[in-house]
Amino acid sequence: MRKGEQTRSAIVAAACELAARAGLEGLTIGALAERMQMSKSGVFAHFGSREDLQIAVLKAYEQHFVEEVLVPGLSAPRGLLRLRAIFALWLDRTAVDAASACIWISGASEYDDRPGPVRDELVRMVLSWQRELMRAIQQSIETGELRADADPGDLVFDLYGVILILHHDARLMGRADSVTRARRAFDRLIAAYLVTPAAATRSAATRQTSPMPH
Amino acid sequence: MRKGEQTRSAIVAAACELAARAGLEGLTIGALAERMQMSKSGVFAHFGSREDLQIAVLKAYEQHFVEEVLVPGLSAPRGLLRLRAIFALWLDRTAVDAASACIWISGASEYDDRPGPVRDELVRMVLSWQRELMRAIQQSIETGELRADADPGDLVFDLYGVILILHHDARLMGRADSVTRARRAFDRLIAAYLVTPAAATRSAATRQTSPMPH
DNA sequence: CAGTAAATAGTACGAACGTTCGTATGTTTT
DNA sequence: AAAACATACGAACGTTCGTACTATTTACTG
Repeated sequence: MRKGEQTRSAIVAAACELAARAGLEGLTIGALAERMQMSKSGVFAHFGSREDLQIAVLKAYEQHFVEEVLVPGLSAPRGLLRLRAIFALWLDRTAVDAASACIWISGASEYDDRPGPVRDELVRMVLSWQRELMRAIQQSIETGELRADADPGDLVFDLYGVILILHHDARLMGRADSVTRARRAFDRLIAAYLVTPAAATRSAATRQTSPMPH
Repeated sequence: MRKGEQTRSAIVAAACELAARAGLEGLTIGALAERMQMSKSGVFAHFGSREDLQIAVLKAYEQHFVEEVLVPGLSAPRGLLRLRAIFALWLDRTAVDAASACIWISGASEYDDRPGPVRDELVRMVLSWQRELMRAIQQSIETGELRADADPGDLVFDLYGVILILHHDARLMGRADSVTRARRAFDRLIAAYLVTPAAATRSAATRQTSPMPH
């Protein structure tokens, strides 16, 4: 690997950390250069523009996200177990490093009124991730675990909402109990979509695991 | 009312609109001055600092929110009807003007890593609103409509999550169906917290409308 | 080891930022 | 009508922003 390439990826890594705290819009070349102990122009030379830098950060974030959430989640058996695994990993990633924000979430507010390549890339990634969730849900329907008449889009909507409020309450409100609330919220949601009517009522809040087929 | 006072409130009103599009951090005195057809210093003179301007915007937003959501919601009879009314009003306010963001939501991402008076004020407002929600939920438990063993904090968490994902999907993702998804999500949530076990299962997903007060 | 290309530093720019200042109008109050 | 105050302006402050050019150093290659 060329020298420049490894410097560039080091810059992107540092930029990810900065963007996690200040947001993609708050990410500044000057601050990035200072953190890298480089000159502004030295940093800048690795990207054609600030927008390219922001997109590079987004892509690096997506790669990490896929590696840490999707890939290990896919190693769980197809169906509800996999859906549970994926959500648990997603939740961990959102909550464990509550010290740094998810740039998909902060970016959603930053770019929902700002058209351009950065927004396009952000939308593409969120869309891609929501499609993965949708697939895991549909598979859980196919295995007979979730109700056949359930709307997968609705469940994606609900699950994403749980992550958003977790991120919100943990970071802005500084609530330590958000993680357990999010876990309970997930269990309630799944219970509402389960085929077995009994599981959807009484045991919803305290339920932890569920019987699996095959 | 003094001349200055009415100018000031006109400035704050314009600032609210700007902040709804660019965020509180994106709110700029220069842009505000241009929109008001005033000089930068003329605008600035009404506030001791930009921070004071941001806080003034936040307070104006809270006032509107209370007037449009909380107050009319409180006119519904105490209990589940009121909770439904409040959420419906909240949802309308979040979705109808999907052209402009909620600055509590965008501010959450902007200030969750930025301590200071603006963040303090924001946290105070969100806390205050969540307490109002909590109260409506507790009253719904007292009326015997929601289960006695339900955790009101959990339901506040869930409801706020629905609003966040509604805001997210409607604005960033441009999804027109977010409003109906949010309404269904609300009904599912309530169903899961209802005393009647039957309502919590079968009719949860397909439930469409609910009786509204007036 | 030399030569060339790549990588970083340096310098400068125009624009925008929040803020301060002195001053000139307008508007109340005396 | 006069004195006091409120309001707004225009200019300038020092910073920081992204970006463009040029120079210098470093790294790779024949």
